[in-house]
Amino acid sequence: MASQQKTSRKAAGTRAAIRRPQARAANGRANGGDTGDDIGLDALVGHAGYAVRRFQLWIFQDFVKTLATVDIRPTQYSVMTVIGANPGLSQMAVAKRLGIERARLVHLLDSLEERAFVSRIPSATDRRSHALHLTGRGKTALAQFKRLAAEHERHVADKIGKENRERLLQILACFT
Amino acid sequence: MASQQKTSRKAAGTRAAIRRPQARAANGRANGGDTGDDIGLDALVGHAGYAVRRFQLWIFQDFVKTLATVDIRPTQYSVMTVIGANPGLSQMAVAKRLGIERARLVHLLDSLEERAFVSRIPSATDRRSHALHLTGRGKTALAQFKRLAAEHERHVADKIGKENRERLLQILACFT
DNA sequence: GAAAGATTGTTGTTGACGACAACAATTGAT
DNA sequence: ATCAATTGTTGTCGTCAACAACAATCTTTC
Repeated sequence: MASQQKTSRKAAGTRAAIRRPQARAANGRANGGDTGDDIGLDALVGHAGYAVRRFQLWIFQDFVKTLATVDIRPTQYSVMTVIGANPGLSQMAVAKRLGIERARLVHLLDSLEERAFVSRIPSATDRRSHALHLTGRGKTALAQFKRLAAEHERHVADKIGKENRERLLQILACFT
Repeated sequence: MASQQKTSRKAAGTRAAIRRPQARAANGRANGGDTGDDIGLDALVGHAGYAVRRFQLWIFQDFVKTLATVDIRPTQYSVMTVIGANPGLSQMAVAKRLGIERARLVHLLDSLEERAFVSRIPSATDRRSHALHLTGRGKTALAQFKRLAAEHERHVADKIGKENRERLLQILACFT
């Protein structure tokens, strides 16, 4: 598997002096490759997926940073929010609503239950399923999380603009 | 670590019939937890991160599906696009431009080099770095990838609307 | 009412991905 | 000449999506 490539650095006995033809970007600007910035992307701009990926990365990092003091990640926050708004929901229902695998939700609930934010109560009507509830501690914690999340949301507004954020939410409303 | 919870299913000798108080959603609608759909999210709507996450998931899945015949993932496509538009770039420059770790780029380039799409040419000016180029095969392949990516982009436009897509790209232009 | 099929929670594996730490080779600065 | 910084590489760790299997349980069907 490309071993001759991977070990090229260490097995580089004779390093041929291949001329680099002073690569000129397709957008017409020269790029020495040193700064790493101001490099043309060409076809990459205009791809929604690329912009969304970069934005999602930024927004998640800010969320994690803003909620670092309470050690809550975006997925955990979404789970607690849905349970808080719809107590008694089953794990399947939460997973389907949030678009996460039920296998993944198991671990998420494990960690939230360890911290006594959520409790799995056996359902009376269906002995397979659990009715998910927030504990008292979970409710007060979620209230604080929401305040911090609102602060994070202000960071987003500061980054892309208040009205652009509103527009974004409106455009992507069909995915929530 | 919550072992009493994890093994509750199997070690459930006596299952207490705990009453589920017919959970009523905060939005006022009852939710049996069976459908899993039409569940209130409350505070979750209005969170940009959540909408963006769901959208990013959808868009990546469609990208992978649309480019399944050529077995190219979004990150691979972005790497080839940048190299194609800026031949001779170093790995550091590409990594910095795309916002991916240089450690990660190593594996990406390994796979692309195995398939003879990209070649690492030793730089003449800096014997530490590699000048990245598309091979002939890589160039023709990228042309096909771009056609498929354009088809994927049409899927996006069909999903959120042509003008909304334009607006989205404009809003998130600061992240590209 | 019993058998067959579907559902729910769980465990496990796989792979992509971001983050971080170390390292050798090399370059640049002092 | 010496020390710090850079580049590619290797490795580990944790998150996450996707998938497959399984036991317990519910639902359907005969």
